[in-house]
Amino acid sequence: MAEAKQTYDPATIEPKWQAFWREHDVFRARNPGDPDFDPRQPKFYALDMFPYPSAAGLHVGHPEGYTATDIVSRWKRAKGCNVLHPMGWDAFGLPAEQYAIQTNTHPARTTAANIATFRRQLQRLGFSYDWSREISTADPKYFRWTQWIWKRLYERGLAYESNAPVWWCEALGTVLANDEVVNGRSERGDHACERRPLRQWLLRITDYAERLLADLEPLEWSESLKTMQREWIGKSEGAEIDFDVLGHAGTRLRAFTTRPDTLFGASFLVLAPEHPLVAEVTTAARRAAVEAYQKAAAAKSELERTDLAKDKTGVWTGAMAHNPLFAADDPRGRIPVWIADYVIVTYGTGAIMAVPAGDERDFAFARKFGLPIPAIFAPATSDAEADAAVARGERCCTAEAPYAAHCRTADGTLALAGRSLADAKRATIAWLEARGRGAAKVTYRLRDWLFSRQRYWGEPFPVLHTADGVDLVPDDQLPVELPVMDDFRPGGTPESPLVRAREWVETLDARGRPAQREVNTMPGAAGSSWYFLRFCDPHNEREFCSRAASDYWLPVDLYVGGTEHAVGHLLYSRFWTKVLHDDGRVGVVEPFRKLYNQGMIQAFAYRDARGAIVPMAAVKEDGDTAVHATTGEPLERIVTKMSKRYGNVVNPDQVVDEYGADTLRLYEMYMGPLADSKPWNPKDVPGVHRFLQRSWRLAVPEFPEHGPIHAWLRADRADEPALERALHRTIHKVDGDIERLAFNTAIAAMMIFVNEATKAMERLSRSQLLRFSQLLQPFAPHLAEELWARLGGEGLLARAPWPAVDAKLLVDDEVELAVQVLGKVRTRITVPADAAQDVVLAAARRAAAAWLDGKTIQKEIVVPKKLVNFVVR
RNA sequence: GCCGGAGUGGCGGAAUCGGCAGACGCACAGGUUUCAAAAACCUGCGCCCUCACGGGCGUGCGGGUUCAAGUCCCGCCUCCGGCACCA
Repeated sequence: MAEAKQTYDPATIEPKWQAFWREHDVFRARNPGDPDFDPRQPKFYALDMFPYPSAAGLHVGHPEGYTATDIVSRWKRAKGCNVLHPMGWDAFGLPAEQYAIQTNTHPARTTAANIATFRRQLQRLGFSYDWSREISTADPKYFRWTQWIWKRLYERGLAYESNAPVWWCEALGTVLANDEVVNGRSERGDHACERRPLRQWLLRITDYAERLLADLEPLEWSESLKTMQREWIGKSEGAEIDFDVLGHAGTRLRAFTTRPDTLFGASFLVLAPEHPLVAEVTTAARRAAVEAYQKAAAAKSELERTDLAKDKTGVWTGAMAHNPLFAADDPRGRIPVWIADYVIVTYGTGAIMAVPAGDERDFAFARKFGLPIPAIFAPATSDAEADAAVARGERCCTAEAPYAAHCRTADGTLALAGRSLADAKRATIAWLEARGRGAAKVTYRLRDWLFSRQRYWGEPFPVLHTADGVDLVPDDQLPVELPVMDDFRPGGTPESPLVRAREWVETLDARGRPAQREVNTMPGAAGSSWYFLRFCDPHNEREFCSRAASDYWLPVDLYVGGTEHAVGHLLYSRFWTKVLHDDGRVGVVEPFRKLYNQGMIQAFAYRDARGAIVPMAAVKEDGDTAVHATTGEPLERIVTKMSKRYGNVVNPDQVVDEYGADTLRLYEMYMGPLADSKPWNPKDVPGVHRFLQRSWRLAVPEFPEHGPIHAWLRADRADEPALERALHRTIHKVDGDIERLAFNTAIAAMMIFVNEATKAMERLSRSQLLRFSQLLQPFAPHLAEELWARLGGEGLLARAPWPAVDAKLLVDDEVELAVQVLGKVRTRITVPADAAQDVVLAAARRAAAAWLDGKTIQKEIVVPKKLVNFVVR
């Protein structure tokens, strides 16, 4: 044994090609105006949801979407596109700050270290990112423009200050985010928390609700995602109706309803406990009860008020109101005014007209408190018993139903009997409008975006507070950088730790007068709401992104990421894009043309008889079964998410160390459809690795003395026809599969080709292997590049065009058909591909004679190139 | 409760427009090679009956449409995701 074998060794070839690509600037995207820009090329913008660089490093979930976009990017380049495929860091945020508090290190330092780890890990995977466009949201050169965009929002009247409630935890001395509070107690330490109003910045995203809804329609997003956004925006059409409060001349309560047609059945009003008119209308006798109820409601979170509190609660204010449909002296028109926490102050007008006969919630409330349930429907369905109950006011009816005869005003100007639901709504609104008692109204569930945090590690607002009010920092003085602090712990008040940076806070305005800097910082979603724009023009020091660059690159052609951003990030980015469009700074109104959600990569875990998950360290696996390592108890295998606690987290670095980046990429794509959640199975990884080894061996001899490639590949030879057909079929299949993001089946097709080629290895030509390398390149770029180089391919494979398909080679001369009798496959025939129908039938009859014997053929069905079916009796 | 998505061999999955269910990979079994092992290569592999030939059953469950259903329709069950007193 003299020399080492030339086996497939990713540890050697992967770093080699990564360095080569970097040194030759292979993946640099050209902007219009750049020296090598080619205007004839179509553009393609492939974007990943950029990661938050956590201390834990890259997770195998990250490279799933990243590999998908990388495959598409490399394929689009091969197809002649100018591809923008960038990567960056969503670097501001709470975890870095928490970590900083625990370890007493500055978040800027930990963030920089985490970014370095993420970058190193990503670069090991051979992604074709244009690293010259790398950005970080925490970089002053970046957040300068986040602040600048915020100023445009402010100037357009879309940013405002308001007192909004925040979670304050006395014991921890800090403000907490919604997801840090569970049932009114802090997640950390389980301390009591309360809602406190605090001055906050908000963005008027509600002004864009209708456009955010309407512009969703043409986007290539999954229906489920569009539905989630639609429901989040929550458009409802209805009416606002004014009710006079008896004994309070001039005070009217305005209620929003989607069912103005049920106004005849309104038997009480309900205000949210926080409604501003509660104090005014409450009578002296009821004041104590009302205030006690308000206090109790304030202590509850919104979750408790909705999810947990199914049982209706409420108190009467002592006030009476008047239903405008009835005459002043009609007792039916006198209705009590209650407060109850099932009415939410931030939705609609914070007040409802309660119609127990037509609304389940109002019905339950009326039943509980003995309030009247005036019947308004006379239904006639197949369920006579239910109909009678509705007519008696003993049952609630939310479906469309005929109106009772008494649904009419005394003067007959409004009568609903005989009208459809839509018609009755229209008629009621028209009647109210004519009398100045109400109007049609559209309401959205979407609320304004709470756009400030009482935290250190975020973008400072470019805002000064002076004696005259809010003053903006001039554009030429941006960015407003964070002060250097060595203690950013919460300070025992709900305010941001920035208040302690006295020298930073106390400053002068443009005219030299004393001013205080805004101490709130922007939320994590600020920087991520426009990063796709900065990628188009990342080094521009005069603009956030030149109009020429965004006009060229936008919209993003393919955006891949997890569903967790279905409403937040995607809605905010759409909003900012529209605002920048309205400001004339961006051409498009929608940033992401096609969006695809990858599934979650899960892992196996083992559960004992009690259902508790046993950490992997205590599990002994043996083939198909597993037992507890110490007790020997048999365990059940389940699929769940990866978690440190279960010890089932897969580290991509380890996979790369053992098998190489190409194997990791390939396995992640081979596991199953991109959109599905699927478990990581370590036993399956060697399968795709073997495929890469087999591909390698098609070109490279085992022993170096036989040269860098097999002898038969060095001579120019004609392509073997069967292999040539197989190759063309594979190219065609892989091409179509990448287009529809079906990477798992594309890989299967390449495996089939390699299996066939292995069996006829010495008949394979150099040209065929070169073209196979081109196919493999998007998936396993390092191996493919190495094969290409060894085979003497021209230039770099990363820049080579996609191989051509000859349509003539996709069709076979002969085809095999299934022959069915009564739908069951009985036998098969082989016929020329272009055989006439009667020839096929004759052959099929002959082949199926045994099953047709003694039967009468009633029908013969021929599906060309598929099957023949005889229907017999 | 409402709205999505899914359910296919021992496992991950394939079947793109109603046309041969189980491609491809894993696991498993047998074989070749080897002093041996690993690796590699070859063969088999849905379930049941059968020495075999062959046959029956089979895509969560129950019905239906069709020459033909994993795919379409109706009614259920289970799992996953989202929303949840939004008037």
